[in-house]
Amino acid sequence: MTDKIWTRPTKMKSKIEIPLKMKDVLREQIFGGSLLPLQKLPSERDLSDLFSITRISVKDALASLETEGLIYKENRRGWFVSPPRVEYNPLSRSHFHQMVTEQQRIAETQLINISTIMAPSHYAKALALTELTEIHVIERLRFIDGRAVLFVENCLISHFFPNIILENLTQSLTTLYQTKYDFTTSRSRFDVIPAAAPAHVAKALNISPGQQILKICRVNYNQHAQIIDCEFEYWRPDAVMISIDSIEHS
Amino acid sequence: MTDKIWTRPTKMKSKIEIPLKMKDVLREQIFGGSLLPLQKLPSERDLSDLFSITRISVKDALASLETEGLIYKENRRGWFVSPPRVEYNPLSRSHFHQMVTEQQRIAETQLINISTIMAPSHYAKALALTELTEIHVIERLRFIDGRAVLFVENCLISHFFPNIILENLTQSLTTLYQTKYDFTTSRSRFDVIPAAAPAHVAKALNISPGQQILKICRVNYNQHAQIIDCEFEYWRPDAVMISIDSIEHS
DNA sequence: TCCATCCTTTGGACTAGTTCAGTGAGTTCA
DNA sequence: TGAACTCACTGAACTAGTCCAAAGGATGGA
Repeated sequence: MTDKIWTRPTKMKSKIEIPLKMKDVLREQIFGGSLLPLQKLPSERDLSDLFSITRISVKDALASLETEGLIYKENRRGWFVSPPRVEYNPLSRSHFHQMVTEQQRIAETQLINISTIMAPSHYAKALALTELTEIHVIERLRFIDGRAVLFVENCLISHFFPNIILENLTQSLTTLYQTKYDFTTSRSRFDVIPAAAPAHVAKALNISPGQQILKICRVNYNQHAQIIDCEFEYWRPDAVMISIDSIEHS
Repeated sequence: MTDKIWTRPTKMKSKIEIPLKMKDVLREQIFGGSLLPLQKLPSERDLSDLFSITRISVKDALASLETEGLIYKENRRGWFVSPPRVEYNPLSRSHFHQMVTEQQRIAETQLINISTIMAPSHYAKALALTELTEIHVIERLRFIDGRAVLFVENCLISHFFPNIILENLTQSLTTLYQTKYDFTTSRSRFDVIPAAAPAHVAKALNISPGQQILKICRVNYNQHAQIIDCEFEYWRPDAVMISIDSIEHS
């Protein structure tokens, strides 16, 4: 029994020890390297047999390890060991691919959808639009080491970016802004919010709708202090760590 | 039936509609103002009777609303409606009380514990200490509108702050640094990580150990580019929204 | 070789209960 | 008056199952 390493506020009854033990065993195997990143755990049914507890208790224990950021699940596929978090500075405007590569990880981007619409209210608000304005909405899915970790919606005010939808949109938009439209980002404003995954995001990231994600809303200004686009990022919460240093902006 | 407003990827079976309905009803009552911030929801048993579903389904539905940031729970006390999030800029070094007051909310701080110890490894790492160094650890609990939302651990390198433990430590430490020790914060570095609440934090915030929280680790440098302290903040995830603007630091 | 179809495995979403332990209001009693 | 005690109510943590639907591998025919 490894229960001794647990400090509980009250005296224990034997019943509750078993799921704690399962958490301990899995945690130890993950930290000890017996279970490697991206490796699949046994199925919930198998774990329930292995530890002689019900599937509900198994699910509770797994959800708890998920909150710790040690494991993650994919819809109807199973549970997997989380790779280390990437460090992300939303102010730096460094490209996703550059950032990931610098951390010895492999980045990929997949274009999900492009649409050109009149800005609905939540986009209009983020872009500080007072009248009906046409925007491009670019939805992309981003992968680290083959795992989908980030769903991004970019909303560009279309008159700033003629014909952008004809470009290769799996590359960095920042680079595209600079090379093709001569816009540099002079100012960024962003919010970080722990939230629940909306249905379309959950589907793309292959998680259950309503699961916890980290939402980042960013607004970018060009060198003329105009808002040119905004961005909604939805991160798998175990995949990322926001990291900011004030010295980089002073 | 209000089920129609839900878009589900697949056709529904009648069974699964009831917990969705419960979520809908509660959400509507919260947005509609029938349930006010800080108000207590009916007990899980009552909800289970009201909607004729089992307590496990009730718990699932409530956990889902919790992830959305609409409700929160207190250990063995019940579920409550979440007040709006406060906007927090970790770079600004504005005082907690000042920040909260500016947003028309009421702030309080409670001193939990002070200890003076030789820095254990995780603190030593954050403070970039290479040798055994004495630090003060100040644990404080912060309230908004009477609700405990933030647990803070401040670790000060003690030789920078003689006799600080004799001061009133429910006030802003930044102010204390400035007025009493002539230190101004010239640089801050911080990480934001979705994490699970450690036991001592869970106890102070009155949440279950292992529940999701937002962890912010901050390191502060004085005007001589020395690291003088670091800070570990643990926020209830529904209480806060990180909000940063690059223009404030350029 | 390719592609549709079946079939097993997986998690998702439930039902119907039980026991345990902290909270807090109300009561008792020195 | 005030501290200690009681007790109902609360969520916490379980047991023991059921049925459903998506995912993906195996199968088999054109």
